[in-house]
Amino acid sequence: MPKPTIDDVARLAGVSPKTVSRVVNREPNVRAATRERVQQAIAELSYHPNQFARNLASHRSRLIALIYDDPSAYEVPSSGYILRLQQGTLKACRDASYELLIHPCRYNSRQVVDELRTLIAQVRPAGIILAAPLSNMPKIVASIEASGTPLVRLSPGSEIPGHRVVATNDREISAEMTRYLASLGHHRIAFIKGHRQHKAVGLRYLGYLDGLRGAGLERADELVVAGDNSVGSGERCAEQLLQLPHPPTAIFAANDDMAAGVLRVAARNEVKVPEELSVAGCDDISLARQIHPMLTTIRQPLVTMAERAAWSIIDGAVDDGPGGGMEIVAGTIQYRESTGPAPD
Amino acid sequence: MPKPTIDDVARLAGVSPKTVSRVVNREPNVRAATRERVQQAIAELSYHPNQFARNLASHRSRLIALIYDDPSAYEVPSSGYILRLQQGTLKACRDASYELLIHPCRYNSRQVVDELRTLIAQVRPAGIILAAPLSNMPKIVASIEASGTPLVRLSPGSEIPGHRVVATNDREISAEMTRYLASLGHHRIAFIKGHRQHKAVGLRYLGYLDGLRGAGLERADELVVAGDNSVGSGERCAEQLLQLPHPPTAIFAANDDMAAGVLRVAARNEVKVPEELSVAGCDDISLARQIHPMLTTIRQPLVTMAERAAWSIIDGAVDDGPGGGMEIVAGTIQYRESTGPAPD
DNA sequence: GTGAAAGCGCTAACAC
DNA sequence: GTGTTAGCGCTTTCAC
Repeated sequence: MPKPTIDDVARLAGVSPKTVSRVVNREPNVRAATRERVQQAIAELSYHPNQFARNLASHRSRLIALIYDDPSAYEVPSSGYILRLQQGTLKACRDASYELLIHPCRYNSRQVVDELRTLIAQVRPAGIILAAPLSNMPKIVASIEASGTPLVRLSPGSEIPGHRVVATNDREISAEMTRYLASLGHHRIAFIKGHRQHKAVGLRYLGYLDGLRGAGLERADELVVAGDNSVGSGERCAEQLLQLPHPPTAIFAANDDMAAGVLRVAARNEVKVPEELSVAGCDDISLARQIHPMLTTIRQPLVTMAERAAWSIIDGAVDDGPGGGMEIVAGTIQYRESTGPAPD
Repeated sequence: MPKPTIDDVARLAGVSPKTVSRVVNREPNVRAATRERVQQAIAELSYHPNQFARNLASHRSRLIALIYDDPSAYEVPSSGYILRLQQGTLKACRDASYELLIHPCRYNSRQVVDELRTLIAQVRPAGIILAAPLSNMPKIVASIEASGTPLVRLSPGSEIPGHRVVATNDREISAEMTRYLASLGHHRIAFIKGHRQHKAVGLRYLGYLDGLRGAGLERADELVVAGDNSVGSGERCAEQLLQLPHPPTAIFAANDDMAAGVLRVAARNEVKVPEELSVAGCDDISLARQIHPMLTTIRQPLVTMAERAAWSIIDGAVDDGPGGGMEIVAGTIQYRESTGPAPD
């Protein structure tokens, strides 16, 4: 037997197809009794609206596209970030009966813009969630905006008036971490900067400087080194820092992967953590609790951020939304095993 | 200006809409000259076919749904597995200009079947890739089959005639790992079993037994313990094994997360790896190379498996495919730092 | 090889 | 509150 259509339901309930449509879409202006009858008919036929027809008629889908930097482009992908992004988006999707489409792409590839244009033309998602560092690349943002698809950007370093953004308090919380390390007696606190294109990660460096200042400490040039967010770069930076004539007693890395690299170098060189060296990270990826010692880090509320972004799209689809504004979700420090009092 | 439709292209090229459709869909029976003219018109208008209309008319979409056990249900999700699954599927999708929809769900939830039914009714994906352990749950498999959606199962423990399956040589390669450990002089090789529902992981235990036999070693009851695939369970199992009056000199875990748990316990108890204890895992998740010492493990060709599964759907969509058969992608042992000669 | 006609199953816009 | 009419932009079927 063929799948029941809206007409079958309408016939059974003794109403017009449009009324069934109203019930299915939870529109107002339907008498309770009518609604009831329609719902019964729907249940009886176990009717599921055909999304294809819905999409075609309404020019929109119930798909959210999550776009992020393609991890397969790197040797050791940073998996926690992506998974938590997905997790938050999925949570909202489940509750709103949307589905999630994922589309990683290389931020530096020549064809990103074309690729996204095609994606939008083909799928017409209800909205796009764009993760950092893609979220602060003007060309990419502009091309999505041009298509008219609702866009929410995650942790971009900079705001654009009228654009929706969900971010965290990167700078403030990084300052707090730095002050915490200082309060443990550390005077030489090193910082490993992240990916240059990732502006939000750049804010962490500013937070580090704020924290240093707040603790009455001087910034030392040789204690600030730059990685690229990968574990490998964390290792290289750590080696450089530990070979200094006057090495740091604490290293604060702009993300957990790099902090994990620091820990690996410490283990190789038999530098005890946290007795001889304190290490702190950022993000609280699951790796942070899987390594030994467990990493003190900043829990970036990525899951919540992604969830808020998805809701912003879902809600926007209903009332054509605010279209602008910035939402801040605060991060928190997770005090664990990799930090302790400075050695004498 | 409104988006160009197939009619616009047809008018510009001086052909009928149907001919344009043929060109777009790479159907035969179009003269080269006509095809050329149509393609020019398409380029000129920068025409993109509207998927919604296509879907509605053809009753199918260019979406592949990847379904796996919901990691957010666990404390410490095993991220590598999922990410590699996605990576392989995405690769095929990119090449075939399909898009990927992800839909994790809890394998033991009451509503899985309903949830999947709804997903299928709403999205009508071109096909579904079902990962282990969901791939060997009869109810779930049956409900997808009933919908008529092409299904490819990944690493199910058991075959069903006429169903498409992509698997790896779990049993053979686990036997090889066991023989390798034996060849290093280990006589007491422990095994940590995985998730009971995950049949492919169960095959690894059989491989362990094969390997023991192949090396002329006896199976000892106290050396076989059961975890649940999580890091935490690996820790619990390791503690149990190391407290044995006559502890093992090698521990082979049915997955990397549990092996990582073993490594953590060893570090805490200052048991040197690999000098005093050899540890081997399965899967080669990215964590395996991030921890210290780097884990000797079996590289499960998950990325390739997922890619093959996706192609099977994509190709099947063209010629209504074979509809059955099993494809085996072989795993390989990654020899790294966590295994070494048995202590005297 | 190519085209004409007839939907796919729903929603938008409006009438009642 | 509810129904009517007219598409949405393709593909299908079948005729030529």
